[in-house]
Amino acid sequence: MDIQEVLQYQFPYFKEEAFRKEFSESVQLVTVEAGTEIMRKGSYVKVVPILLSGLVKVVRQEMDKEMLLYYIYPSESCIVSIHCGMNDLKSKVRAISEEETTALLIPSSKISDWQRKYPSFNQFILSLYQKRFDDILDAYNALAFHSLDSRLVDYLHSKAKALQSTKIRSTHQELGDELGTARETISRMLKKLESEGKVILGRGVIELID
Amino acid sequence: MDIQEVLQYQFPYFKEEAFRKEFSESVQLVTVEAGTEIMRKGSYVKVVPILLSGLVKVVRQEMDKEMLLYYIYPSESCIVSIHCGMNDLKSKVRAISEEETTALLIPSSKISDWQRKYPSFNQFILSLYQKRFDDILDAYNALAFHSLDSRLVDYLHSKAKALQSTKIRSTHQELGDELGTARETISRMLKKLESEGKVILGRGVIELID
DNA sequence: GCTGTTGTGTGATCTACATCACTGTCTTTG
DNA sequence: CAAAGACAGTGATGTAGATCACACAACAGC
Repeated sequence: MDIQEVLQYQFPYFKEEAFRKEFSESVQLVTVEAGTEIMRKGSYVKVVPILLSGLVKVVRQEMDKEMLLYYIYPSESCIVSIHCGMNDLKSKVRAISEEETTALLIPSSKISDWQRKYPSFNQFILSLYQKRFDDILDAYNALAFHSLDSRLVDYLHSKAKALQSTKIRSTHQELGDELGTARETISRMLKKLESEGKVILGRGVIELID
Repeated sequence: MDIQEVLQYQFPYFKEEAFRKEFSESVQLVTVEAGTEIMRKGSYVKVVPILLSGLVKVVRQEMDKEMLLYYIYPSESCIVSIHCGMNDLKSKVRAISEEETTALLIPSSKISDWQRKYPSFNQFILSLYQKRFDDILDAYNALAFHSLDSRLVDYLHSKAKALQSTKIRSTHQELGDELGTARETISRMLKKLESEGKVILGRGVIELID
């Protein structure tokens, strides 16, 4: 897979010739394995990734606790890194690849420039803000209004959808971390879900029923 | 106060002549009293306000409970209404004026058009998204990691700052609503803060000490 | 097969808040 | 001024979830 193909198939709406040229010359293609830390909290952002394949999760962390904000899917980028790159800010979040992930890396110095020069890139950024804005509003809502049981069920369903599989490979500890709760609590809730016939539990695996 | 003056003093960076002209012809100036509902949850957005004076609070609501998201200050706009206006979505939030408020109303049909045509307006929208993104991330953080006591103290301080006064006119009920908790809980916490010498309580008034 | 390590199940206890129930006090209005 | 609301204080009790303290099952490496 080379950058020309990527542009052609994943970003046909990046249509300014000059932009396509500049873009191809400035970005680089990288692949990282599952579990790689892509962005650290508190670090300055030098490159902005655009995902081509794989899955990245973005979490907010404070003290030793961390909570899921949203996932980045292919053809999306991390708005937080754009945000920080454009304003020369430290990242407030952490991002980790969940699977083997390939991405285009854009030097963050280019972002502001391109955003002003190329309408299609400007729209790309704007639509990212809009999408993430919704995501975070939803995350806020879940925290504010929903109990842990329903958040767990929602989480499992959205993860199943993200992975395109009803079998979710996560330990109770990991689920607890992402939902900001204790491992024991997750274990108890999953047991309850199992007794209600909504999941089947295995060591390190949770299978969703219908 | 007329629209030309507003443009000149509050939005000097809206510098395209054609835009200033179109802007002046399309917007209207309104004043609403304190306590007016500016946006209802679930309604379509026909106009986007830009605040000139006053204060508007934006809350997320679900069932009969509602929780504060952020405040809109003069020269800012409500990104949610822009967001909904641009994408023809129903509002997910409610907005209420806290004080007498004057605002410019932009027909939401113009937003996308102007955003594409006029770079300065495009930057205005982008910077709004960025600011609100931070606000909501902070709100999320507070919910996720901070206990109610500290959220109450934070809330009082930020409200004092917003009102430029250490005397906050709110009932315990109102505080409870904004923080998503019960009136009694607020009363108890405020009593504790009073005994620690951090506030002085009156009927309908809370005065912050230093 | 034994042994340490990682993941899970479960009871006991603790804490922050919610909810209910009631009292008292200030403020507004007829 | 009396009555009715609106606002505030406080005790009793309920509940979700956190924290602690284990026991035990599955698996990895030797």
